[in-house]
Amino acid sequence: MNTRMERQSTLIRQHQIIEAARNLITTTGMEGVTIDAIAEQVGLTEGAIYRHFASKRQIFSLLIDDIETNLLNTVRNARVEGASAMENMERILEAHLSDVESHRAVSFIIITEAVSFDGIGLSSRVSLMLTHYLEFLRGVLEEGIREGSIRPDLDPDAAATAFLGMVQSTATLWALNSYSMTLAEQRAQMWSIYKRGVAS
Amino acid sequence: MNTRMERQSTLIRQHQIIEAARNLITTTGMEGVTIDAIAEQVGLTEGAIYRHFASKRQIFSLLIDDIETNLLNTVRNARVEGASAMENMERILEAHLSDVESHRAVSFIIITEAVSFDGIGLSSRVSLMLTHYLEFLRGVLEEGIREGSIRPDLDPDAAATAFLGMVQSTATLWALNSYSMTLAEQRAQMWSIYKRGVAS
DNA sequence: TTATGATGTAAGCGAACGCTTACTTGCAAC
DNA sequence: GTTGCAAGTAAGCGTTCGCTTACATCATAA
Repeated sequence: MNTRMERQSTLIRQHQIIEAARNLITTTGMEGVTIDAIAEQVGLTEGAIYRHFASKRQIFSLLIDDIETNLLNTVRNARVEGASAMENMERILEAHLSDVESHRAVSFIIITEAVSFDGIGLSSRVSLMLTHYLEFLRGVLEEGIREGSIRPDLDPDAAATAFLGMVQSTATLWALNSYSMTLAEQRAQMWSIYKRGVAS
Repeated sequence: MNTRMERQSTLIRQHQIIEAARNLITTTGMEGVTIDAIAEQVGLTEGAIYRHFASKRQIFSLLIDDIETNLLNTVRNARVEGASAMENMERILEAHLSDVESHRAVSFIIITEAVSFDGIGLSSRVSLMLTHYLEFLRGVLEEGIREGSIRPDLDPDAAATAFLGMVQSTATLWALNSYSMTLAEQRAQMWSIYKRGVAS
């Protein structure tokens, strides 16, 4: 990548490496994420990668940390104090789908499913990330029930899962369509369904 | 598997092989589906597998055919002539989730792995399966619009995608929870949300 | 200046995997 | 009963991949 070879600290390299992994996931799929491919994208050799990470699994682990932080920040920032819970849910949907569309959360969806079945212990880590995400959604929904904008007989658990499902299926179809369509209109239509489903 | 070795026809072996593949996906994840593992489960050696399939990809191809046939049959049978579209949608949700529960979500693992792993033509094949499924849902929803039980301003595309998402997220969380919970109650809560979302 | 630790390379090890090859065994038609 | 083909095995080929090793080089602090 750089014409001139420059030595960098582990901190910087670690960041470059997980960024390369994230990029590779969206461009070539999970299959294409090899140490060699990562090294090439960063502009190093395989061996150098192991100066900064002990294993491939550790790379994914840090990537998931990064994805979780990014995702939770995104949706938390979308929630504003003064707004109603319903307004907040709509903002969250928009923020999350924008995140998906900007390719930053594509790895969220992909890792959520792909990594969770790949044998090693990453599945519990991914499960934890989803738990945090669903907990956050539940908090917003419960606030809506208290303030009256959401129907009191709603099951917040199911509503949070359904919300996740909307994002998930949209992202899945979008990925299978080679990221060609725009998610904005789909989002509006989705929201009109979800809104009626949970509003009081 | 069998104590005595018996020669079997290709037709029978093909069926045993995709059954072994399906089984391996649920127990070990996509990563664990190797020709060797399949052969062992059928009670053969690796070489024998290639008497009945030309490639691993062909095995998955036939498995997806089987999954699609099974899924479409399931949801089509859930739709009854006399019932309203809303009743039919509820039946379809129940049928699909029962299918997920009995097959331990194999189809969705395939879908998400196709998105992320692929390599070769698997992704377009899976995309086609989803298209057929969504087309079917759209048909039911449009019938509901015509008969008046579903609101006329509903976007059938978005509604079908949202429906898929409900099943998808439920299956994902269920798999991450090691298939421990029962999907019946979750289904009822989900339906009450979706029903309000699409009903007129 | 020098020595020391962190960063880098080149080469290759060992295991796994998809698939092939050379050969054997059983079944069934003539 | 022989012949011919389908179904099976054992062995291994070629590649890929995660990771290690032996060695080089730069940065900096004593």
